[in-house]
Amino acid sequence: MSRTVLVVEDEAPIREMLKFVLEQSGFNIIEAEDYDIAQEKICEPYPDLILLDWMLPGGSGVQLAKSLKQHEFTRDIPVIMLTARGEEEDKIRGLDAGADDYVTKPFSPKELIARIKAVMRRVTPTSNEEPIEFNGLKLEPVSHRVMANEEPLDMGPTEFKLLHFFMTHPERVYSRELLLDNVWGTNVYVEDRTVDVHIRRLRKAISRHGHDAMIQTVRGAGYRFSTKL
Amino acid sequence: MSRTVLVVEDEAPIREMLKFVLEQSGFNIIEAEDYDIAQEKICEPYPDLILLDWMLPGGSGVQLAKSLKQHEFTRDIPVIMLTARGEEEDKIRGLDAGADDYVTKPFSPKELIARIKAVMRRVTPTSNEEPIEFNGLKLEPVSHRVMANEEPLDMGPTEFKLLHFFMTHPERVYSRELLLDNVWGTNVYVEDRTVDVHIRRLRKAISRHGHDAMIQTVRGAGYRFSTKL
DNA sequence: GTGCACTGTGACACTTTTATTAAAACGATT
DNA sequence: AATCGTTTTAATAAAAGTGTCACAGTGCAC
Repeated sequence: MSRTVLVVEDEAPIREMLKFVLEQSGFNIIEAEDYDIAQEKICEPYPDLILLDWMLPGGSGVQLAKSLKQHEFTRDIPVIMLTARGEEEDKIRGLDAGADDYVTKPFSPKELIARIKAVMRRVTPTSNEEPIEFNGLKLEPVSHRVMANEEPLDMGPTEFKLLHFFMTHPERVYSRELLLDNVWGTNVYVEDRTVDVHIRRLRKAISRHGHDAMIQTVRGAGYRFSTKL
Repeated sequence: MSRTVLVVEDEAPIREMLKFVLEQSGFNIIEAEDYDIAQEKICEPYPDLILLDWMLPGGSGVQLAKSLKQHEFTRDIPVIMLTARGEEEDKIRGLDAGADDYVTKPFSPKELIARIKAVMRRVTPTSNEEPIEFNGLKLEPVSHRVMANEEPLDMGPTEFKLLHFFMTHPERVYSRELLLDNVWGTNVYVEDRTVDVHIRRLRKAISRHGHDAMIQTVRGAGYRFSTKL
């Protein structure tokens, strides 16, 4: 899950430094020197977070922050403001303008990363976390656990994801490739047949009460999760 | 559920004003003019939040804030600092001293109330005072104690908070980052792996009667407190 | 029934993640 | 400043999970 951060900062060296630090931590970076460029670049790759310098030529950071919070499509992108020490007033105005957090320059890379992650966590809350159950096989996303008739089962992360996918997409055949895309993630290079092995492991893991019968092989097509025999 | 706020402010008119504003919003108010009186009054009705003026005769506000954060029983009470405009440096020191937020005088009543509520929201989930028990492992928030089958256990403060968090949020996986957010606090920047060490110490501390089995590793996801094996 | 193409399985070399330990850093106390 | 208890970091060991392969089964078409 690679996240994209838009860095809006006029001073090239600082921008470079930010880019380095953030990429080091696995973020994708889009850069913008000023208000206008930021406006342009914001639309297309749609960043997960914006790092915004308070001091910008051609339109202040606050101005940008405000305009972001106005538009529907950008309203929900979290913003972290970069302010120089001593511009305390600005911080307050920045927060008023809709910034989610601020970091004082000079900052430690560690703090920056931590704040970015914290803000992202706050903003990206719940996907579908409801437990799913079929024939006594229950998967609880919240506790990250699978139970067969109330009895907890043990399986690896990949098997869990695989089962999760199957249970959320039952009664439908998926080719090995499709499974790789959906469970492993796109652009992952693994052998098709690897799926077989994980299917095997998953079946083994849920076999105690015979739930492995729901993981069905469809010869020549792939696999299917189905409650019907 | 009426919340109590301790107002520590030396200037009577401002204190009156604060009292008025806060009571208007449904809070209970305890007043204190200075450091010493605050120290006295803090114990008994146990406020839900402290509103603390930076400028106090007989001991500065920061001093009080620090001493509050030192003592176990008052450590978890959130503090909002009141600072005069222009004391920018103080704000920073105030936050360092452990204040949860600050408000600049003069402030709008609306802003003050909003910040108080925000801070309380952040902090509240932790403040359940009922003892919790799972499988003979009992945690008593009030006495700040953990017992395994009536036998008191020994652990450090962080382990206690960690266990407290786990026991109030059982059957749920938490990533290291989430644990740091919830147990250490939002603006603390430590390595993810630090959690491992505390998990280890916590497990060790509660292992005498095998309760460590409830602290479960969920590979690739984090840790979970669960009564099920 | 035979052969062919597809799937199942166990083993293994390799990665990634977690546990454990020891040492450094920190903070409060004296 | 020295000390004690705790937290954090860093280093290393241990464990768990992964992807591939070779070969064993299976089912299907003929």
